[in-house]
Parts: sequence; C-alpha cells; structure tokens
Amino acid sequence: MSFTPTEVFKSLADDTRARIVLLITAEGELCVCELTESLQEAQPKISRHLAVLRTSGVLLDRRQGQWIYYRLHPELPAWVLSILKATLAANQHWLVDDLQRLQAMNRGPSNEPICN
Amino acid sequence: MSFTPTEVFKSLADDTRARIVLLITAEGELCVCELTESLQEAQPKISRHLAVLRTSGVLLDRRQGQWIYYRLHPELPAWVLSILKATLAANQHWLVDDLQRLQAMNRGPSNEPICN
DNA sequence: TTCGTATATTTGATTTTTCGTATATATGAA
DNA sequence: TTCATATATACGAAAAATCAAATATACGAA
Repeated sequence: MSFTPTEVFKSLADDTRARIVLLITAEGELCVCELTESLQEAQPKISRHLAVLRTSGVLLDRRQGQWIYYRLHPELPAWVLSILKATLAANQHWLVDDLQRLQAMNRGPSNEPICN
Repeated sequence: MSFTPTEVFKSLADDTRARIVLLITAEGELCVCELTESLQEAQPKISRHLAVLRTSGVLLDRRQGQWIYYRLHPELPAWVLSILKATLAANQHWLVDDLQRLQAMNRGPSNEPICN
C-alpha cells in the first residue's frame, strides 16, 4: 500500500471524508449507521464517501452480522497515521458535535450498535 | 488565521500545490520562476495555484525587485506545519526530480534567482 | 518613455467531484 | 419464503476545480 501526498490529501479533501476519518481515528472502529447518525448525513452519501476511502486504501472494512465496521487500514504508512493523529489532536473542537451524537447513541449489551 | 482540517487538505489536494508547498517547506523561500522551472509547468499554472495557497493563508508572498518570493505563512498553526514536515520527511523521493532541477539553477552572486 | 522580464489575472472550455434519488444486495428474524 | 434493516451502487444533474491561451500589471534598464 503506497500513497503519494496528493492521493492522501485528496482523500481527506472533503468535509464528510475528513470527519469520517478523524472520527475513526478517535474511536478506532465505527459502523456505517454510527457515522450516518454522527454526521447527520444521508446513508448513501456516507456510503459513497466510505467507498472512496476504502478504494484509496485509507480505510478497511469488516462485516459483522448486519453491520459493516470501518477502521483505519492497518498498513497505513506511519506518516499518514501521524498526520491524522496530529490533525485530530489539534481539532477536537471541530468534532465535538459529531462525537456528542456518537456518545448519545449508547451501544447495546454485546456492544452492537443501536441504529434507528 | 484559522484553518479547518478540510480547508487545509483541500489546499494540498492537487499535485502542483502539494509539490509547491513541500518544496517551500524544504527550502524556506522560493520565487515563482524557481517553482516554474522546478516543476516544469507553465507560469500561469504555477501562479494560479500560488494564488489559491496565498488566498487560503497557507503561503505568504513578498516582492523583492522583479521577483516575488513565497514562504509558509509565519502564522500557520503548529499542527499544519507539523503535517507538512511529516509529509516532507516521508516523501523526499517524491520530490527528488523537482529538487534536482532547483539545485541545477544556481543562484547569482547576491543570491537572486537566475531565471531564463 | 520604451523594452524586456517576472508575475498575475481573465476567459471560456473541459474535466472532476459531489449530490439526491432510486435501486440493488446482504443479513437476520419470522 | 417474506419482511425489515443495514449497506452499497448506479444514474443523471449540478457544482466545483482545472486548464491553456490570451491579456494585464509591475519592475528595472536603457
């Protein structure tokens, strides 16, 4: 998995995608319905941007039952991970609303997401 | 000068702009004709992308005689500077050709650029 | 003032990106 | 099988970004 700077920046150069990636950087793993709720965006819009991030190699998905979870790709180059962490650390305020909505939707007893 | 993550990534989400910013991060200050030569691109194209970076606040320009020098904006947030440095450090190979052409055009006796 | 060099901006066309809507697929439960 | 939920993709329209070419501006030298 190799990334040019331009490829990486293009992946992140959209409000929805930047928020998705930073939320996942903060939380480790999130499923589509959690992102949809957190970002207050239509499901096809979220899925379309997830496809961009998955195809570019930034995110990796995993199905568990009816849900599909996304996490940072484990082979993400160190420098990419470092810019994500630095961006997250300096921009928590930019994500507060999203994170708040995330926490408002408690997960169920066996930690599965609770979607509508 | 305040930047959202999306604004920063959008500024860098183009091959010409990513190279310009990384070259300037590496070299400190470069004038337009040095960038034009280094990147082997038409002058209006370079100027157009410089305008994007100047308007967004990533770069600051300074006129000295006939030349206009661009540098990173001195009030760039620390996190932005840190991602530029991390990206540069991990992608020197991506810039070798550009840097080589830069060094091939030695500057004159009082350090002014030598353009065509 | 005129000329040459360096740089910026405008214009209109083209390409790329994004979007909403509709539809398709996969899973689990009944 | 049928239904409901979760997710993905296809499609066409709208918006945004990019480009090449032409033109404009600023400076220094003559």
